[in-house]
Amino acid sequence: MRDAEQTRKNILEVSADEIHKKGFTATSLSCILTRCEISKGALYHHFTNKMELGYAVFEEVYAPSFIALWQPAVEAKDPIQGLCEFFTDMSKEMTCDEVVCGCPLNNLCQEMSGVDEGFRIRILAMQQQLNLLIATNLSRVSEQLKPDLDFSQIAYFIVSTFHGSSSLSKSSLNKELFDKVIKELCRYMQQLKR
Amino acid sequence: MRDAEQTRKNILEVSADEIHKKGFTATSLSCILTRCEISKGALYHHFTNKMELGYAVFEEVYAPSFIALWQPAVEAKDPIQGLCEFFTDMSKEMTCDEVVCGCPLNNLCQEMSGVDEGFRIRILAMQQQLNLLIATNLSRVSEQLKPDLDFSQIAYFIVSTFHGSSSLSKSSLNKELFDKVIKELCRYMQQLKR
DNA sequence: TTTGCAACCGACCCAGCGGTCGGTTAGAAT
DNA sequence: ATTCTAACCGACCGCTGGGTCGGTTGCAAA
Repeated sequence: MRDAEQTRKNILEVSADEIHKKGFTATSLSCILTRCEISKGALYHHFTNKMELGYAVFEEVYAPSFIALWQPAVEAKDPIQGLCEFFTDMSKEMTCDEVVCGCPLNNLCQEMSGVDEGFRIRILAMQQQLNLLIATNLSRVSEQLKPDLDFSQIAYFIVSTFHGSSSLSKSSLNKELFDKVIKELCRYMQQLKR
Repeated sequence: MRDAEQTRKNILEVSADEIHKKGFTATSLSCILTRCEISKGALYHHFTNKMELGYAVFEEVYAPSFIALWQPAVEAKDPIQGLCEFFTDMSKEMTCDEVVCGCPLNNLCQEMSGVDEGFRIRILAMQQQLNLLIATNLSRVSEQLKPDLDFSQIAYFIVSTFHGSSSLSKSSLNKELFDKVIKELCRYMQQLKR
């Protein structure tokens, strides 16, 4: 039986995986077709072109899982503790390959922000949403933190460091550097408390 | 008059610029040829293939300027002050385009580390060299810093944050976020002092 | 003046890419 | 049983990429 919805979903998931591993440009449609065991006609029945496929992957795969990943950590009773555990769990449980692969959002940001406006806008919106999420939850417990902190600035700082660390790991092919930076990041975050 | 050395140098510089702006894969030889006003034969007379051209750009353009950029900052009497001024000067003097363009080394790391071993090794060596440079200069003034600090860890942290911040800026097309993260980075570094 | 070679030229090749389109098929509706 | 259409097929197209190669040219040494 033919199930259009299932076909579409499968294309999205395979594409998400390929784009995560190879980047958007380096991901070829033929590779996706092979893995999905469908024809080019099927793909173009569901998506108008490669760009639109990329946008759909972003909106329907990356964005939801991105929020689902950060939200619980930052909405914990103690967001700083939540983030520390979030990061350290990550460096414990992730395989080397996963670390080296990096965050899909950050990868796309690096590759596509300067090339395609559609990607840029979506990525920007996602970053702003994440920043707001972290900043508001920090201000939620501001009485436990040192005075005169700029929560938005701190939120951007945390995310920058996190993304920078996975970038760093790509050349060393192991988690060591990632772990080191995460450790220092946790030390930094704990220092925010009064 | 034909000047082989000049031709080669010109190719390297134009390539370095193109690769910095578009990335290695997206940089086409034909574009380089047009800008250099030479033929494909000339290019392949000086470089065996695109990869080798990329390696040459890395070793003869990026690496030297990279060291020349960081070394003075970190070898100042007070390396923490030196780095703070280095970063703040950067966010002051750089144009939006330059910020958005990012660090050539970090860009290549993101794009090529997982794809080509030759690039990976060169980038890794560069990162280790930079880390050593920062760490040894921090330990040089360790008596002015808080006790029990891991200088290598801190050095990786600083570089991660810096690279992460320029990555962040790519989607917003302005320096605002870059400035914010740099401000917080300086605040963090000053806190290292006793 | 001749010779020799590094420096350079550019037409050509092939592989792979994203994208098109006329045709086929499954299965629900009538 | 027939009809209709969403779902899917795959041969084909144009284009651009990196790379090749036989030929040309400038210049310096002999």
